[in-house]
Amino acid sequence: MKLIIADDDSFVSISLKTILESSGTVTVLGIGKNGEEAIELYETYLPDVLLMDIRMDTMSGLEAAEKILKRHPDAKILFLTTFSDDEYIVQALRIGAKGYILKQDFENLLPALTAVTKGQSVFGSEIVSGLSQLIPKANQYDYKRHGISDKELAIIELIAAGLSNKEVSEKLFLSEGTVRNYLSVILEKLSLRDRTQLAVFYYQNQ
Amino acid sequence: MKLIIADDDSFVSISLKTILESSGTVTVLGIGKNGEEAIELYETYLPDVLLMDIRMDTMSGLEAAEKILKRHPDAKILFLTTFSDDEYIVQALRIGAKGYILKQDFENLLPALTAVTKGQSVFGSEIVSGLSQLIPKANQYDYKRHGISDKELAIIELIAAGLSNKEVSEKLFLSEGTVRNYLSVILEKLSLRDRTQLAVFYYQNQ
DNA sequence: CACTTTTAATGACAAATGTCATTTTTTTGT
DNA sequence: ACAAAAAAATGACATTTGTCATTAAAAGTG
Repeated sequence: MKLIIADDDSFVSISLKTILESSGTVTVLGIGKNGEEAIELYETYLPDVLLMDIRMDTMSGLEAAEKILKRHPDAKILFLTTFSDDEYIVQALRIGAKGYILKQDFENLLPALTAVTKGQSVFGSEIVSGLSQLIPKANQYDYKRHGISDKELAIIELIAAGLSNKEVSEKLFLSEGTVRNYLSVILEKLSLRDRTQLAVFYYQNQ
Repeated sequence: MKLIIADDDSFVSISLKTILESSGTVTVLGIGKNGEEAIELYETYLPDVLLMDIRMDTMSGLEAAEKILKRHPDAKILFLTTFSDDEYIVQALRIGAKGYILKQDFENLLPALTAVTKGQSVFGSEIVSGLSQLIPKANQYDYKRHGISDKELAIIELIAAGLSNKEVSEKLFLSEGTVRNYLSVILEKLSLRDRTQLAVFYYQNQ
């Protein structure tokens, strides 16, 4: 398995090289200290996997990964990071990175690398649990099952579009007072306090 | 590495057992045909990894996984599935599964299993690319580029969480009047009419 | 038909909201 | 230290909002 390592801390790179090569199945073809070097090394050696730090001087790992994947969409890039940073994880996923592993986990790096060469994606467990929280609940709130009528739902949708009571009443051919009464009942049913909380609820459960 | 396999298609289970055991590093301790059997086998053998189909008769893999993880929070459960199904992936992640791999990838299963025993999570690449699309883009709207200050943004976020002016003022150690003034300016800047429209704007541009 | 339920409307009220002009306080630059 | 600028507060005001008790009309049910 041929590797390139890129990390601005050369102690990390060297340690990784030593550990990984001691297994006998890995060859580290090159070591870079920033994004530019990573790109250059990748182009030169076309390794099986590029092991790269996210944060580096001059050019970040993310930028480098983006550029490499543009020219080599099948590139297998595995990010190494000191602690899990939500922002970066998501960006890394979007770009098309094959993994995101904490540096502390270096003892477990080898199986991860193997899995990546086989076309799979590997993440530290802590990272995945954080990730799942970022995904909005796919299960839409079932208003009908919670005693919300069709008319009430219509009002909810208009309020969640930002309309005032007056505007809702005009849209639905009701009096403003009636709309207020409806809203009052809706808020009671959903245990909310005001129309803004209703809008928030609507979008958070969408 | 000790395994339990659970799949309602026994042809699949047997094939997997054969393939995996031929490597010499894996022992399949038991084969189940549904969720109940998977739970029972897990409790009996406490395997390193439970390899399980998502869809099974009587009790689904998800249900079984949830029950097992309740009693064994460190259980390593890897889901096998025929096609990537967004709903299930997210649920599986939330529950705490360690992976989600397509059955077609059976040749690549072994490194995945190894990585999982080392405490990592493994996903088929197709699955991850689908997953990243489920995550909403963080702050698509760049408030700062539209003349919204840090303090204003803080207020926007609290209002978008459903807080009243009073509550916002307490959170930010400002007077209620000041919060009102800030809000008034924010609404002007974003051409909105009231706090509800602000919340709507916030979520629609998230 | 008489009845109940549902749906819609009123009016009264307190509270929250949004706007504005103005003042006070704090921060900043020189 | 001083003036200018920015941040925070005040007070007054009209409007909107949410709650509640009550009434009126319509629709459904026996």
